[in-house]
Amino acid sequence: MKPTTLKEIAEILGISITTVSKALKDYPDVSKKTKALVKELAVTMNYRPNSFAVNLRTKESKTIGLIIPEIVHHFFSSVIKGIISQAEKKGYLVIILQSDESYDLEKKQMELLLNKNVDGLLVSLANATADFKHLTDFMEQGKPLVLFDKVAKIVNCSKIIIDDRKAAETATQHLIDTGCKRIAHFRGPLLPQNSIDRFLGYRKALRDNNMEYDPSLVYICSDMSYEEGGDYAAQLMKEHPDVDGIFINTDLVAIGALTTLKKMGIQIPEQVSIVGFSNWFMSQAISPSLTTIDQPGFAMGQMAFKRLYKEMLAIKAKKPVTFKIKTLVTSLVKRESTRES
Amino acid sequence: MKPTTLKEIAEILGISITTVSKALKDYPDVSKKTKALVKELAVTMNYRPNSFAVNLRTKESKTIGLIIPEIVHHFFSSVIKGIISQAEKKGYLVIILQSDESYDLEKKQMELLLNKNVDGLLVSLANATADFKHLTDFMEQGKPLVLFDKVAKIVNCSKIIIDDRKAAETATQHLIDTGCKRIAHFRGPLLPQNSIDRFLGYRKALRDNNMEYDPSLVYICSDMSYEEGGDYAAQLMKEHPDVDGIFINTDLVAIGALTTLKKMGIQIPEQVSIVGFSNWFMSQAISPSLTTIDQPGFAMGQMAFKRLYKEMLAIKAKKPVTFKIKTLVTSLVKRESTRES
DNA sequence: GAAAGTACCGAAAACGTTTTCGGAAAATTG
DNA sequence: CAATTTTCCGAAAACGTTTTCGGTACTTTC
Repeated sequence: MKPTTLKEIAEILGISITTVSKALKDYPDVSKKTKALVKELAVTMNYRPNSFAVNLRTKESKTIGLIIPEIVHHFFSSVIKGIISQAEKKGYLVIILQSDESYDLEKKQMELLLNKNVDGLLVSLANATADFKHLTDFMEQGKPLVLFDKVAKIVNCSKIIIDDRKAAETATQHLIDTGCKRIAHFRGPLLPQNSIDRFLGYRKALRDNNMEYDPSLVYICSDMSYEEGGDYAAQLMKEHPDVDGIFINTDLVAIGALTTLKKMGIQIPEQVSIVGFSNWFMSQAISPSLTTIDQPGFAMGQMAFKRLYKEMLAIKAKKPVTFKIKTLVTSLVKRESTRES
Repeated sequence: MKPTTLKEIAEILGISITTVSKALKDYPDVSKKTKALVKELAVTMNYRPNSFAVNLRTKESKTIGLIIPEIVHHFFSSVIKGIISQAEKKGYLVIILQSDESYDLEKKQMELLLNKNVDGLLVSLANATADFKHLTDFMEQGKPLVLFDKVAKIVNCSKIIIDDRKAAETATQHLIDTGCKRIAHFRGPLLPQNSIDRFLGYRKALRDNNMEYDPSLVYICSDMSYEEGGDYAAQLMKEHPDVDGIFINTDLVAIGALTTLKKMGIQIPEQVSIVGFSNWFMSQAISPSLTTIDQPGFAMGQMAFKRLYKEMLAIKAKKPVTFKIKTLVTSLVKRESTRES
């Protein structure tokens, strides 16, 4: 019941704690004989180092924090999986907290993680986050921070992102290439960089093709829900019956829109084409299946940890850390919700 | 950069470390004056207790472990969210590890968590787990373990489950009530209790309605994937064209089957009715929408932590812990993949 | 056979906190 | 004013580990 300590092993063997500790860690100044003795007794007594004491001594927790806006989400759960798989390989464990898209919560969660003495932090920003002092504060503690997916350009740290603007441009261009003449956009909230970038990509594609950019065709989603997609789709058809294509910020909203349009008897993609964003699992199972942008969540999680790990090593070795911005490639996945080109 | 310690505060104020510590924790034997002084300096110096030292002293990590078979899964991510939300309220953080349905990995992850000195453990068993020594070993360390969703009847600990058997019976009965005469079942792997129970519920419903139980109508899924659902659906139609209803172990497989059947030109629910299990988000968005059993993941996560918390408190207070088995209610969600009754 | 080197071991400090216990000073009591 | 109580503070131990620094004892070298 009580865990074994170095002291107990030392007493049984009649040697010092120091020697036991060194034997277990294969120090060169311990004889093979005592090493063997110690190691054997350690396994029979089921010795495991007290992590609290090790942490205190080494000032490391071998733990990192992860803050994401929402756990129940295909993209983010893929990211989580990527992070955990990579972290485990390097002997790190991951503590996950959720910001619920709230700035205050995000700040509070960071405080918690700081108190827990995590060795590093991975964050995807909340939609509501417009102030970044909590991020710089964290870095001032001498601990690395890596932002991913929803990042702040202004914050000086490493980032793992996709080129949202270019991806959105590709998505919109695909609508244009398949014959759409009047294209609407359901965008995300105003603050987050990626919803801004996706909007900019949409607008750029229109302009590059000499198509009129009409602000009344842009609908701003607030909670990015399935229901919201349906509501805006209905509203759009009422206000702009001439629309024949929609580029939608995220698959969940797109599927809501698609479902509602189908119920309204609108032919997809013949009357209205739809392109989503993210390529959740669901978009291939829906009917018609959804053309979308593939966003590599698992790889993003892996990259984010790898980058954090490098910076943790650098800090430990007291070397200067350089910040890197890694952009992952996305791809257009053509399916049934858009026409053949 | 260097964090403030009690010692530093003590030296500046010219008092002892003891008094500083006690002042911050509002011990009654410290004067109001010194308390105020200490607290003020603590905030201006941005003092935060070194968690490593606190852990070592109190022998608590205020952290729990969570092991699940797969993170990228609607049900499990809901559970995670429920656990984290509840844990945070009580000041606990959660470390998540994944077993990938492998027994060896599950065991290894438990070892890791044990080494990290988590205060308690929440586990949903891997499909491959047939031996439970690692679970009892963990409990012998004097730390509480709560099993949820995929549990082992034989292990003596608290469990949060649903009545899989009854739910499956309800699902099958619904197929019968809506006129199905020959009902197939796509079951999960052989080992896990819940896939056994769902199978038993299916069989019981048939027997109670004097319908023949035909083992050749039961297909065993191994990886429970979307593709597997499609493959078995095609195979089923070839081998048993007379089947007019399928009860499927989980929504993902059900949606695979449903999609394939649709492509084969089979009318759902007119020719073949389908009932799934879990009620992921997706099942309402698909067309036809999927009749399924609602499995309350978020609530299950909350309950699991609450139970674990109670046992952690009991152990801390050196009181005897009693094990409880809590069964959450499920409900049949009728949608378009089954006929009107 | 003395000097130098090597192999092995342990004392002790340190990490930062919590908590027990005793004691000094001040306030209260009769 | 002596005796008692109350108020406030601090010394010290403890949690279990890691690592530096010396110090023996033994071996090698010329």
